Amino acid sequence: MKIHVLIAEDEAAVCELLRYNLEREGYDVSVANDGEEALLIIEENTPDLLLLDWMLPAVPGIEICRRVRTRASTKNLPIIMLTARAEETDRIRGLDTGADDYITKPFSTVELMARIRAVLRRIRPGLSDDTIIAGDIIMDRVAHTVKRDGQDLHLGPTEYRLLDHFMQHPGRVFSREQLLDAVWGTDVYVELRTVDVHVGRLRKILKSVGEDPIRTVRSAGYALKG
Amino acid sequence: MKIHVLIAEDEAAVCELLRYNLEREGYDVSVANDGEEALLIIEENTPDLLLLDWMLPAVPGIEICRRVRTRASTKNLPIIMLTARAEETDRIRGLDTGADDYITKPFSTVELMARIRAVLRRIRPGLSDDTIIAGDIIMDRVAHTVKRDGQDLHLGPTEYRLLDHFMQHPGRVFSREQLLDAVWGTDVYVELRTVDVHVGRLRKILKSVGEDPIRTVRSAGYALKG
DNA sequence: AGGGACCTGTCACAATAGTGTCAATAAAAC
DNA sequence: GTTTTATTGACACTATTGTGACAGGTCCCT
Repeated sequence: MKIHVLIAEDEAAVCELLRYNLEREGYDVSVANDGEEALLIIEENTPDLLLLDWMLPAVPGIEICRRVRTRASTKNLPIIMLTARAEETDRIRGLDTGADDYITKPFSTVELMARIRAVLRRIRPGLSDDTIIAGDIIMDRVAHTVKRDGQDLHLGPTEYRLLDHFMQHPGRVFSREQLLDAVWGTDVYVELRTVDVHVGRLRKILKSVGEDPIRTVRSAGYALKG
Repeated sequence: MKIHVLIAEDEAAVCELLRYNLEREGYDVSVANDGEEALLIIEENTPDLLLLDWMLPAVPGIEICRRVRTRASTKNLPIIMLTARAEETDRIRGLDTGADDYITKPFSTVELMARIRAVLRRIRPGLSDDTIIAGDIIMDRVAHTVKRDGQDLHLGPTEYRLLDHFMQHPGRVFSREQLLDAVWGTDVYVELRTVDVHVGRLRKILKSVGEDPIRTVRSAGYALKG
């Protein structure tokens, strides 16, 4: 899944410049032309990074910054402020309001890209580590949630671990023995057939939203469809 | 406990200036005059923040940065680079090496202090946020007051800290052990199940106004609904 | 010092959610 | 069509979590 960057900026020329460069580096880009629009987008489809103009129609940048920081759900959303004014008091106010970084217009795109990388690196040190995605299934290992097609699914502990294991090695076939070792632990004694039952339960939950994503390999085991 | 800042800088004048300003803002300050000393101090008494000169005798700043990032124990130690060179390529190299922020000499102490606050705010959330909002729950950390749907709620001290911790990391699941460490402190011995009781008490109060905002994750712990 | 109002940590028991097995049934292989 | 292998629903059982009661504690007020 691509990293989603929201540009909140009213000058069309700057927007286009940013969009061009960001998309070239593989980011997913949204644009808001004024403060209200920005807040709306943040609420609906929270980006991974916010490039925020200080002077923004409708709601000024600094106010957006404040509001974003107050809400628990966006508290850690990284913000880079853009501004035409290079005055120090602005910089300080921006930083103290909760911006993570600051850059003054006109800016070098190379430097901005470096700053974006730096900010993203420290905010999400291991994006791939705590969120696994396989097809339309998203597993958040920090929040312990599983979503499919945007819908929250409720798995029991064993089903959760089972799916986790499958998602770590998508496409790979595991024998019942292997699954017992990996999901139940090496020192537990349970029937081999118990695996079938749990795969069945997992399937049932997963199928409540879409197609069956698990493949049965006769006389070998199971695998997540790669 | 005061926040511990290590200054790794060889110019005595700069050191003194920094020390003076930092101590005035209530930080605990150590100074290293060269790279080796800096590494030693980091090893022995890991600071909460590192102010690192780019040009440092014995071991250059960039090398220290690299080493700090390599060690698991200091991987997340925030680093602010200080440099005399304002060239863009240096800035970019510094940021890409893993520094969290960057400031060029001569710098304004006011701005540096703001950057320090910004960096620390990211690492230790809630140092300066006076209000947090999660859904319809509003927590005023200055007045120590919690409102839900406009209604004042009365929480005991433990419930307050518990909710505070949940709101700092919305959606994230915490084990009972983690909650004990974070809310009760690492050196207290209380039963794990005591957490359940307090979560229960917190829930009861919160539910007096609306839906239960806490999620029980069987065999894992609890989380605030993100 | 005494009395209350409040908080705390524990326990025991109740309420749930999740687990493993089995047997009947279905599906695939030969 | 027979044999092998997988799916599924039922069910007893286990593990985990929720909760009311209670016995101190602490702090404040008188």
